[in-house]
Amino acid sequence: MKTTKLERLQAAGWKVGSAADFLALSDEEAQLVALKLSLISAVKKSRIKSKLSQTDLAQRMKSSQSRIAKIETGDASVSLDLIVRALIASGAKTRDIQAAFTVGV
Amino acid sequence: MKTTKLERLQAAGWKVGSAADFLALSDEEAQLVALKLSLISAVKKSRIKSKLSQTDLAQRMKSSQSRIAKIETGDASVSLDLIVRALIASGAKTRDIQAAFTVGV
DNA sequence: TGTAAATAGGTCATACTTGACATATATTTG
DNA sequence: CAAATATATGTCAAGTATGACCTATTTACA
Repeated sequence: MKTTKLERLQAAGWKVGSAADFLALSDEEAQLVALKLSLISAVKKSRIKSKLSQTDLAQRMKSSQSRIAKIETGDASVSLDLIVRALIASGAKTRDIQAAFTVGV
Repeated sequence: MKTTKLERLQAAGWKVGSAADFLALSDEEAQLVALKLSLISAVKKSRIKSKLSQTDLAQRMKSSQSRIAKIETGDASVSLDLIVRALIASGAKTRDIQAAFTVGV
């Protein structure tokens, strides 16, 4: 049996995929990023509208001020779960949430 | 200084909050759960519509069949991130995603 | 019915996300 | 300007989600 370059790369820990795979993945990844950005913006809008400081919102949802700041600045460590929880806790109406999910129609 | 019952409970590791806090939190939690359920249902619909098996979808998004099954059965270990990634990878259109986010209007 | 394909569910090491905390940097307000 | 008040950034131990793997169960269908 011959050992291909692919196998050697994989053995070395490289993630290997076809160009199509890569393009498809990056496209889906881009969609997710766009969604997150939209939600992040909605969180800030909703929080301000509700006249809440980051500390206030943090208390409401039993989180911390620093985490709210990280949400709003798009920190990589923040999950979609947390973003949506913040959006809900900030008092966003269903309509606002739905609107936030409408990205680049 | 006197040690109150509250302080003793907290010292013992109890999560303590007002009834209002509890109700507000559980309400927000309920909204999040409803949202997840709606998205889960959308994932399955979209996957079937695209004629993909759980294994197919898993490959598309570099996940595993078991995790797709866990998504669709509402396993507690599944994050909103993963659900939305599955929804996107299954080929759901923006309109479908938006619709899934419209819960109990 | 048999059997192959699809889905469900358990376990685990690894990787990621979390609140908390400390502290830096705006931003507002007196 | 100063001094609150609000927001941003870095770090970390503890908690949580992940893909991989394996096996059970269900479903499709000849």
